[in-house]
Amino acid sequence: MDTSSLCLGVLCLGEASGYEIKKMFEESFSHFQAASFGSIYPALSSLTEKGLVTFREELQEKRPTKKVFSITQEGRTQFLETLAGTEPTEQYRSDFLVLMMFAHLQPPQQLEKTIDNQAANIRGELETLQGILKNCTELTAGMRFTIEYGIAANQALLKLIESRKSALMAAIDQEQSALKELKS
Amino acid sequence: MDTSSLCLGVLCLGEASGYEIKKMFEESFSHFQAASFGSIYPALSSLTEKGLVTFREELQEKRPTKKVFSITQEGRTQFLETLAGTEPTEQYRSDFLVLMMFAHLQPPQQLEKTIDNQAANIRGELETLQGILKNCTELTAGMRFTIEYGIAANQALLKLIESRKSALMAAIDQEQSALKELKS
DNA sequence: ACATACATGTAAATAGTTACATGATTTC
DNA sequence: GAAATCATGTAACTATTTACATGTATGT
Repeated sequence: MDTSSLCLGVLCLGEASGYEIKKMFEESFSHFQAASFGSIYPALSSLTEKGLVTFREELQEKRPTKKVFSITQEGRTQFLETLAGTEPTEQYRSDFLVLMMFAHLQPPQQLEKTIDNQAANIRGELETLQGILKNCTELTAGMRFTIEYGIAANQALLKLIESRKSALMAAIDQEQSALKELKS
Repeated sequence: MDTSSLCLGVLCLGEASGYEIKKMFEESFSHFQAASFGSIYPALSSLTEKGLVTFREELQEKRPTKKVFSITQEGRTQFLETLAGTEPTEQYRSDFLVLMMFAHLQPPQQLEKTIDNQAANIRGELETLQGILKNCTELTAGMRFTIEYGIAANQALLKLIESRKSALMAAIDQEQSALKELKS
């Protein structure tokens, strides 16, 4: 889904500035969607032109003026249509798995570092998600589901890494020594 | 990781044409990397210019001439450096989870369809991955790991969907009727 | 008849990210 | 003194996908 629609979605939950939308992306969407200022600000401009959102300017002392955006009725309608018309595609891109795919070409220590690092990252993500579940009380059922989805996947992956790591390392060692013997 | 490096990686496993590289992407990488002809062919041209791969032309009866690419020593060295220098970033983009995030804005039947569809897709992916594990005997340990990784994640997600679906649907129904009462 | 597999390649269009520009305030 | 937070915005760059162009053979 493109940044424009995602902004519309966030504004369905309440008014917000571009900066705040970015923060919400990071807090609530970051494990399955991303957007940067470079795409959010232009999106909000074009949504304003189309009449799907409006904004008021909020003057602040010692801070730049804030543009607080609200979704219009047309914007709401449009977003519901987008939801109805979106086929739920999924894409997963992992350089970690590329590294594992070519494990047999790498020094074992390097590989072990990569694996341990991946496990640490997953643990971190898991803690973040569990923290959200604990601390945020007013989540809708749908939002809670997206968090649980992330937790389920990460728990399974962490378990897999922990249970398979030593066997994988041993197998790689074998493959590499077999390769060396072949050469000599 | 970019298409060029990925092509280099595939060619580390043996010589291949652009068409065959695409097929290998689909068969072995598709659950964590993607590439189309529009990026593979230009990548192979530029790799050839840089001397990282070479090709011979294989004339075929009743088929266009095939360019069979092989990796050079420099190509191999370069790919090992790429592997060493790649930080294993991961990105997951899911429109399914966006749809779940805004579940409270959608008609329950529409939502249920989305969920059932997602479950079916996961089951399909799971079967594909398990098929690879069964049928492909000569996988390296690293390759087997990437498949097991996909299986672990998908099994966990399917289990989650199956166990949480009815509760989610019920909660959404409640949220929506609460909203309607508020309006009236 | 139509889709799929085989086979290579280009060009336009897409959709972003990264880095820059600007600048006060607060926290480490 | 450096980094992070707040706040908006632009422009160049990157890397891709999609669609097109071309053509045979085989399967449905």
